[in-house]
Amino acid sequence: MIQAKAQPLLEYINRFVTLTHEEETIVLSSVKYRKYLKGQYIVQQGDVCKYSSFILSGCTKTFYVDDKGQEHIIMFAIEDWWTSDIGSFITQSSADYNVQCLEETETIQFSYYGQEELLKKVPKLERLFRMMLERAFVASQKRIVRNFSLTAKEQYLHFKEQYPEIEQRIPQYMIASYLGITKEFLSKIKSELASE
Amino acid sequence: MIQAKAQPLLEYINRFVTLTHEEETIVLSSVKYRKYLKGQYIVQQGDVCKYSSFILSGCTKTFYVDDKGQEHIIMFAIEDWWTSDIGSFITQSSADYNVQCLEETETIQFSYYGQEELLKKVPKLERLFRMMLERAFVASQKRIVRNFSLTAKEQYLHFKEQYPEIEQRIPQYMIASYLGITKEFLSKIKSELASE
DNA sequence: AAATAATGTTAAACTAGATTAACTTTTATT
DNA sequence: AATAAAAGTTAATCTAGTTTAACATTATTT
Repeated sequence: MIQAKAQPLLEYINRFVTLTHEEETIVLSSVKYRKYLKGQYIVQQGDVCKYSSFILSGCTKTFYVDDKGQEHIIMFAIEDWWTSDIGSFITQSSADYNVQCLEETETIQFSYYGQEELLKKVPKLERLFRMMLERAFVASQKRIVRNFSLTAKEQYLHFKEQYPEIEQRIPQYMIASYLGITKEFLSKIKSELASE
Repeated sequence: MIQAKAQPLLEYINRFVTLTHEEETIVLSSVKYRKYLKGQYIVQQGDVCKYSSFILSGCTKTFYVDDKGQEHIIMFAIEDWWTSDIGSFITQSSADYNVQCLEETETIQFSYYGQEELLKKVPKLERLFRMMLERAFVASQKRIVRNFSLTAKEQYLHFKEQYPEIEQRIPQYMIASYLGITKEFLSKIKSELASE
C-alpha cells in the first residue's frame, strides 16, 4: 500500500544515489505514511522530534516562539521537501521549533531508530543524507548573508523569485515573519513596488 | 611525516566513526598538510574552492564582499574546525566567499577529487561528513533565529559566552561584522555593558 | 624612539524598519 | 445572505542601529 504513495520519495532518493529494487523495498519497509490536517503539528517545541518527514503533498511552516511570545518562521516546506527539527531529531532531545501544517499534508516519515537501522542496512543512504545536508547548509549560509547584505525590499524580491510557488500559497504575514520583518512593513514594500 | 601532524584530525574523526589502522592510513594518504601565513587566502571569491581544510592551528575568517563593497563575516574557524566554501567545493563552481587566515594557520586539506576517492575507499566516512553537516546546519539555523529574535546586545553576549576563545583572539570590528552590526555600535554596547 | 598603520571610542544627525491603532478586504462558517 | 474570523492596508509616532567625522589608543615597522 505504501509503495503507491512513496513513489515521489524513491524518485527523490534516486536523484542522489542509485538503489537496487531490493534496497527500495528495504527503504519502504522502514518508513510510514501519515496524513495531517490543516493546522496540525508534526513537531511541537518542547517535544522530542520523532520523525524526519518527506512531504508528498501540502505545505508546512517551521517556527520558533521566542521569550517575548513572538513567532519567527524559520522555513516553509512543500512537496518533495523534507521537514523536521533536525537538532532535536539527531540528538533525540526536546525540540526548539514547531512544524505546523498550513494545508492538509501527506508525508512519508522516517523515525529516528528506523533511520539508524535503515542506514545500517543500506549504508549508501549516508551519502544521500550527506548530500541533502550539504545543500541545506549552503542554503542556510546564503540566507544569513542575505539578511546582512540586503534591504528588506531586496530580500522580499529574492524570496518571490526563488520561491514563486510558496509565495502564492502562503499568507503575506507569514512571508513577513520568514523575512524577519513586520507584516505592516511588508505591506508598505508591496505598495512601493506596485507604484514603481 | 604527515602522520605526526595529522593526529588531531584522526582524533576528530574517531569522535564520530571508528577507523581501523588501515583506514587511518588511507585517510592520511589522501590528505595534504599546508601552512598559511597571516593574511593569506585559503579560498578567494570567484575561484573554485579546491580544498576542504581541517585546522591544526591558527584562525581564519570566512567573509563575503557585497555589491556595495561591504565585507560580511560569515564564520570564524580555529583549531579542530573545518573551513571551506562548501557550496563551491561540492559543485566545483566559483566561490561566493573568501577564507583568509587571521594568524599563521596550519591545515590538513582534502581535495575534492581526493575526498570523492577516499569516500569510495572508506565509505564509513560518509557518516562522518553527514554528522558534521547535521551539526553545522543546526548551528546555522540557530544563528538565523538569533538574528531575528535577539537584540544586538543579546547577540554579542551570546557570542562571548559561546566562543570565549575566539572573542579574545579577534579584533572587535570583525566580531561586529560577524554579528551584522557596525563597529561603532558594538563599541557603544560594550561601554553600556561596562557601566552596568 | 619616531612614525605609521591598525584598532577602538565618542557623539551628533539620520534612517530603515517597528509599534500602535484604526480601518478595509477577503475567506470561512452558520 | 449574514456574520464572524482571518488577512491585509495606511499612516503617525517611535527606536535600534547606521553614518559621518573627529579623536584616542595600541601595535608594528623603521
